[in-house]
Amino acid sequence: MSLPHAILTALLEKPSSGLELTRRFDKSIGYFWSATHQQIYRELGKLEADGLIRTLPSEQPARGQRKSYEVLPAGRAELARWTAAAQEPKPHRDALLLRLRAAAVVGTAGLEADLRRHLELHERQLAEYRQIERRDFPPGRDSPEDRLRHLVLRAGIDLETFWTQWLRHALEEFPEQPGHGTR
Amino acid sequence: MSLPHAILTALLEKPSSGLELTRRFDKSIGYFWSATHQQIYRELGKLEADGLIRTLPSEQPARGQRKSYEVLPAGRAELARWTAAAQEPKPHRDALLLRLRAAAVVGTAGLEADLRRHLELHERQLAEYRQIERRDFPPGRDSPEDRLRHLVLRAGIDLETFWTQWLRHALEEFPEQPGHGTR
DNA sequence: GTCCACATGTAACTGGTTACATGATTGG
DNA sequence: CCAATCATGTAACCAGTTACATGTGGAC
Repeated sequence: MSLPHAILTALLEKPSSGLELTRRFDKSIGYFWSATHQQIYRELGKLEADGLIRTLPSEQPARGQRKSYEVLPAGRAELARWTAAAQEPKPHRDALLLRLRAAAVVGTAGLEADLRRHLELHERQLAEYRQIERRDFPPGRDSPEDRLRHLVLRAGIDLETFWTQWLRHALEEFPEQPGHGTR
Repeated sequence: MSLPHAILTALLEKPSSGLELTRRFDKSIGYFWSATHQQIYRELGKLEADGLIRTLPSEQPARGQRKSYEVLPAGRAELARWTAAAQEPKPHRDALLLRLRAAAVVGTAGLEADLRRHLELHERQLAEYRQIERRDFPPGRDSPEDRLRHLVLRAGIDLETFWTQWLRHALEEFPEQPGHGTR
């Protein structure tokens, strides 16, 4: 039950069309709640039917024609309600940890290459986060809203930092392969 | 496509019935790949149909009657294949970070209590992990398999450590509420 | 006028969740 | 024999994924 609220948040930050939302989900909000354009269009339809958002009056609604939405008061109220409501944390699912556990039983053959690849992906993501931090949160002048958003970004940075360190540590468990290069 | 492999790993560690698996998924493997008993029974059926596992010959198969499974060579081979295969990391989804982001728009009213609750849950999980570490991985004598399993547990410990620290940091953003007590 | 990028949408499928049903075994 | 518990299973549903379909407008 989180995708509609992710969309409401994005629309409150700036009224948008479905495709614009899709693009914005590829950054920013999508870093911790990703969604494809199919999901977004489906959800926009539901939100409109529920009276939480509406198309901007100036737009003509037609297929293939751009259609922008804005949040109605009922939508903002629902988002505030959801934000404050107690929620159980979802159980984690991490395939990489599972694979390490499986490797303890069937052996580590072939695993190292993919660990290195994951390390690289996390390093790239970390670099991207740090760049966003430099760009959007220069030191010394955060508004209260910016401080919350910065906090969220810090979570992303710290998580990626953890993964890069953990993967480097994990790779030390692997015997050096002659001919494979060991960075 | 990970649940069947989680089950294969668990069954290789020890042949079990559906309910035993369910219980073991509440600890150990379930910490990073949770599953309910309905999922597990469904998946056991599929794995058996695919010839990756079989019921222990000594068991009589009947409803309400306990039925234990063991992994067949084809199952072990499939697990080894999957472990070594390259896999894309799944996009993250974290409702708590989303809520913080929403709070930047609609305000933080009511959020603090649930953050404290989450902090407590993570602290409890961290304590549990540390206890498992003391119990299962006493310093100085890890076999190669144990070192991999220990590595996985360390990931859990470090992740919970991150979350407790981050949540404490996040709570500093909230104004002190008279009458609510500030720990 | 044709092709391509933009934009919105439908349909089928998969994996996970929730609620419920049924049989076997054991303690009182 | 009855209730509680153990154990296996069915069914309906929901969220997310993948593949595909359709319409619009501008570049050439």
